[in-house]
Amino acid sequence: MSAAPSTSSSSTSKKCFNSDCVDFKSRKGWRLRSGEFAELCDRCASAYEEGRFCETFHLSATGWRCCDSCGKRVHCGCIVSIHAFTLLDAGGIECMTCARKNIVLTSNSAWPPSFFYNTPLSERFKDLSVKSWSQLAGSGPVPWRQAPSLFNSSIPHSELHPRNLYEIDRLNPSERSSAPSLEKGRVEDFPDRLVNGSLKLGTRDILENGNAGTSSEEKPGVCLGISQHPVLKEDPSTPQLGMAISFASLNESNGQIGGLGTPLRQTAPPLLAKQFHGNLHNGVDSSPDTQIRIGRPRADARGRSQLLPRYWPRFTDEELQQISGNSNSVITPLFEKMLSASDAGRIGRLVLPKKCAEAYFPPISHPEGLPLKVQDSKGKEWVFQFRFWPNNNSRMYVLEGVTPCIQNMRLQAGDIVTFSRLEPEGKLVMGFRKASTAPSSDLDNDTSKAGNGVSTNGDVELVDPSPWSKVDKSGYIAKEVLEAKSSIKKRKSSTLGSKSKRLRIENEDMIELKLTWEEAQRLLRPPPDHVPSVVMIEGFEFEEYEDAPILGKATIFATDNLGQKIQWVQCEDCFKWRKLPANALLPSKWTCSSNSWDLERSLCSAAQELTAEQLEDLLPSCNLVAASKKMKAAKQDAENEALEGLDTLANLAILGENEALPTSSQATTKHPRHRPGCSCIVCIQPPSGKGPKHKQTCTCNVCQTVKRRFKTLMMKREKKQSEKEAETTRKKQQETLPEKLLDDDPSPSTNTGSSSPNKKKVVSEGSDDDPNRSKSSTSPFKGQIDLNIQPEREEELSPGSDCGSMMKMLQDARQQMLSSDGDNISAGNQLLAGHGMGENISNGISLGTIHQESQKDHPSAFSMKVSASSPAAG
DNA sequence: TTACTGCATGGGA
DNA sequence: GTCCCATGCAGTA
Repeated sequence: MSAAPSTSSSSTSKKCFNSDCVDFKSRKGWRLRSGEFAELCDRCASAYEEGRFCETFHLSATGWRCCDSCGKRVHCGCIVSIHAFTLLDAGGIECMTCARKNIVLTSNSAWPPSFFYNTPLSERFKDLSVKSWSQLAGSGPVPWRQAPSLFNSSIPHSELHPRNLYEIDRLNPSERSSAPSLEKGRVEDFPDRLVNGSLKLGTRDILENGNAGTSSEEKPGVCLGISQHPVLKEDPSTPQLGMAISFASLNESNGQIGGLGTPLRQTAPPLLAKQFHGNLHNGVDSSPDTQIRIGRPRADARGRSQLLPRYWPRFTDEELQQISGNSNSVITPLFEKMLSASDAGRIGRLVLPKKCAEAYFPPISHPEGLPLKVQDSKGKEWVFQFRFWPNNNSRMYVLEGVTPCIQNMRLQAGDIVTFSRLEPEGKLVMGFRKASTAPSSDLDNDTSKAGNGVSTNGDVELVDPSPWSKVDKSGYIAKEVLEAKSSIKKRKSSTLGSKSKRLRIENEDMIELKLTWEEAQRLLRPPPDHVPSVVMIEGFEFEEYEDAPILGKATIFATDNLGQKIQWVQCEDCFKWRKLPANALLPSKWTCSSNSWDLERSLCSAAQELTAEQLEDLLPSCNLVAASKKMKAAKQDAENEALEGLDTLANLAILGENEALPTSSQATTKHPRHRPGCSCIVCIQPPSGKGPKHKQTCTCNVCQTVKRRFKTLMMKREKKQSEKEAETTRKKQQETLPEKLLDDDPSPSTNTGSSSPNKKKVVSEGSDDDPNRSKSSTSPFKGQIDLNIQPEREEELSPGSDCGSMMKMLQDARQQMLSSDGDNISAGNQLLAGHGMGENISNGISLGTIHQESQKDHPSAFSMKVSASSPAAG
């Protein structure tokens, strides 16, 4: 207090900022409210760095108190020493040394975060002199750093020191000088302060209680520090950002210290040897759901996420320990990112999420950026070039020169790099998480949730909240505590974000796993006599069973003429359907010989009790038929991609039965290949196989989306195909006129109707007697309709694969199969199932099977399919 | 020819 | 419609 002369004079004077000193300034000390640093002489700077500044210059000042633990005198009345102590819940203070010790000993991860964040802050505020506060809050814009820091019990003393705070400061002084220190500090540290629970809440509390001039203009949204960075960058004269955040917090929290409404607890340990700043912000989040969030970065304050969830740091205990080593360093998880192919490639450029880069990395005003020193988890230091490219009036941040590091870590696409900061060193630490290290179950979960970015993470959090929910609840976790828990916690690898679709699709393991998961879902049954509880998730009902589901044979549940519940099961060998009691639990592979309920039909030679019509009626209400069909199909074609074609058929069938669809082409979304997490009609079926069914007349969002999607797909396909056909025809006319004359095609019509002569040609090609042909690997769709058709692949489609012809062909196929024997009935019913419930048909029907079986007699029925798989037809 | 650099593109959120 | 970002690609060394 007394040591600091006016801020304005410090910037111009050559004298040490310390008014009690007459030496010339040469080094930087604490950050001033202006955002600049107090420039000190060597002696004062050393004293400051060593924590002796107050002892040296403030001995006669007020505010000296004794540590309640060790009795050491601590100055509590100036900004210089603000991080040298912490306020105790029961009153009194503790020096940071004792605070660290005690927090380690007493930390209780079960404590809600507010216990940690708020109490000491409010008390600290009370402990602050009115003068100090009024100076801060009442003197206009409060620098982002100083004001919050006043109430931050968790920030080590040395953090104020720029050299320790940020490696970048010394890495590139020119960069620093090019931008106001305030800007740099703001950008770099602002998120810390912003989300650091103690900071924010404390400030908020102070502001409110202290009438510190809350600005009505400062809406909550203004508080999103990270996003503000670019703006501020261009307007360094707005240093009140830090306060804006605080004010925003104040507004939102309605002044309650415990944002969660948790009563203050007077036992809050103020500091831990290891802190998870990434979670600290949760402690001040007034939203009720804050505590279940996991690993959110500080920058993502108060639920208005600025960082996408896929960038939220999700460190495991092991990772944190690995990063911190044996030191007592405080780890501040910043963000993480899954390496893309580009990132991991030889090009050596790691694309940084923009908001992460702007939040946690130094501000750069020039594309060249600056070198950034990063330490890996082994302690090895790397220097990357942190820069950006102008991109659409925005920026694209990259770390260049990461190849050696990535190679050193043996990282590849799909692995995750993590960025954190070590306090008080201020070092950026780059860790990694190998994708392959994730347990398969985790992967399963992850993949199953990875449909889209945000929800994905949220889902994952719910799946296994234990590690991080505890972190969140405590806000701080002692290293020892973490070690104790490490044996039972294995953090899930970060989910494959929505931006990693390519990566995910290319990852064969993941796909394989996904399919396994899907298959398992289809075979899951509720435990007998268990009534599910139905939960609504995003408008869809899901059944939950307390007991583990049963993995069994796919059957069709129905009610017989007597009103008794029965189930139909298909024999593995003969594919005939047998009626069994509803409560019969069947092995995954069931044959007639296992039919102990109906001995007359315990042989495959026995006639099927179910007629084709009956089966047709049954199938729409069944979601497991496809599984059995798939088993059958698996005997002939083991290609997993069959599922995708099934989905297509499902949608196709749905559409075919809904002729009253709107004709307008509506916006649609490419089908995401039924990645886990997909909410499409195929994927939302409850594992039990029961639950809501999507009738063909269903108008739910999912069904409509499916229909729209298909319609749009078909329209696009038709359009493109027409264009292609027209072009092809033109070329043929011009180049191969004689050949053209030999063709049956009477006209180069662009009409792609089912009567297209081209289609006939295709049919003749596709009706090859060779059954293997239908599943030829040369076929892009493997004899299936691919709902996920990509525009660039559409040209591979047959000219006859337009919507109308497809409908007709499907209907033909349906009729054909219905009139066929058991096998084809099965297949046909699979198809029919889709009319009423697309997800059913998707569950394992083998188009390859249908194809080859049905083509023998009715090749036309599948001409579309063939054409779709015959590039030569184009 | 290869590697690097910087920007453009386009899919997806 | 905007923004992000993974990746493509042309220009350059």
